Amino acid sequence: MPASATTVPDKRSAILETTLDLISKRGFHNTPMSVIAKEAGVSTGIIYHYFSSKEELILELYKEIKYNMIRAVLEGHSEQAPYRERFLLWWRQLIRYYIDHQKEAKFLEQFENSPYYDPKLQEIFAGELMPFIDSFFVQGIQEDVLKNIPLEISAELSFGVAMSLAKQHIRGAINLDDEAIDAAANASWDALKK
Amino acid sequence: MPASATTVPDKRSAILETTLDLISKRGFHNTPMSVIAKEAGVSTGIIYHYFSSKEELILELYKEIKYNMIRAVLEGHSEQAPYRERFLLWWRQLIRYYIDHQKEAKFLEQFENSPYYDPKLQEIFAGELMPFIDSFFVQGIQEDVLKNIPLEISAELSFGVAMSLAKQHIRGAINLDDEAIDAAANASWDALKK
DNA sequence: TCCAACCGATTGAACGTTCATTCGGCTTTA
DNA sequence: TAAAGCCGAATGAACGTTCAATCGGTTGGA
Repeated sequence: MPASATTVPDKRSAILETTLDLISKRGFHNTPMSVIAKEAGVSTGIIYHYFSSKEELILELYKEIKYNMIRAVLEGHSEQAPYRERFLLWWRQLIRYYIDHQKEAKFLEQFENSPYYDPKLQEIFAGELMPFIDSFFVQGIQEDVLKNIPLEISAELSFGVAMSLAKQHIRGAINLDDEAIDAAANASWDALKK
Repeated sequence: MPASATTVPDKRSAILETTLDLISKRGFHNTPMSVIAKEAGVSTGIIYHYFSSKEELILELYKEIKYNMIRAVLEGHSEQAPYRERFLLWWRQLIRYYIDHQKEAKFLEQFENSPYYDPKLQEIFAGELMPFIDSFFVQGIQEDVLKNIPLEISAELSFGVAMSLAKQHIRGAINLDDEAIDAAANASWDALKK
């Protein structure tokens, strides 16, 4: 949506924003370049001035969104607080991000199930988030507050669940109020705690 | 001699099998009708003799696979056993199905994130499985062995986790041996139990 | 026993549509 | 005036679908 495109001559941003908007709303199939151009108020040609291909345009968007998400989730995370508190904070921060950024969440889900998605990307970004998650779980095991089970299983039972619940909330399949989020976070903790 | 249709090489089945094979292996993008035809050893035209469109062909496959999955998961489920045993059996049955039917699992995942997927289908099949799951959880709550939290959250913490882990196993992201499956099933139980 | 009529199965070239991408030229800016 | 920004019609490839033609087997009448 070209909100302030009239004063700011930044077509590149307009293209990126419109792409996010359209893909989160209509999916990948159904957002051809021609529609992106029309909706962003630019020509199809100019898109290729800023991006070498549709794939690059979408990759650019993906990286930006994913990076912001990781930053938001890691933010405000204190090493000092008791372990359980840290866990619950982290859990809520993750689910909050998704619920507060539905457009981005939808885009991520679309992208990660699209032909553009290369598993190599998974590694790049997992590589940024996983060390934190892993060391967090390892610490919990060493402190003897967490079950000693494979880290991937712990990750699925905690953050995997948070993400799935957020996606269902966004789809409208369920409704997560604060009480429900709390119940889920605590149940998730029960799964991991020794 | 009864109807000899059984012995005749059935092109319809060949088309369905090939479609499952190709889509699970190469994804939806990348399996045009022409390739299905070539791989199944038939002409493109004949596909339209048996199926009115690509969409119908794929829908047919989806229904068949989904139905078989539900049947397999509900199978051997005894009402008599202690609650916890029933839970763990069910959990394992679900993860087993996915791990033992990787082609089908991949197809389901592809399909449910494709343009062909209509949320109405979700309802149709959820309608077949959910009453069992729901009543199972409701019973647990009444017997005071399960936490009284929204059913969707319980479902996500149990069967959602099982499915996600199975998918990761199939992708090769993790390796689920019997020990790991056991650990995960028990942790999942801890999340739900009161 | 033969053959002609008939019919569903099958073929694959051709069609029409949808896209991503290109290109030749126009406009603004420095 | 040169360069950068910009336009949108044109291009060509990919794809789902159609259709006229052929094949192969079955039936029934002589």
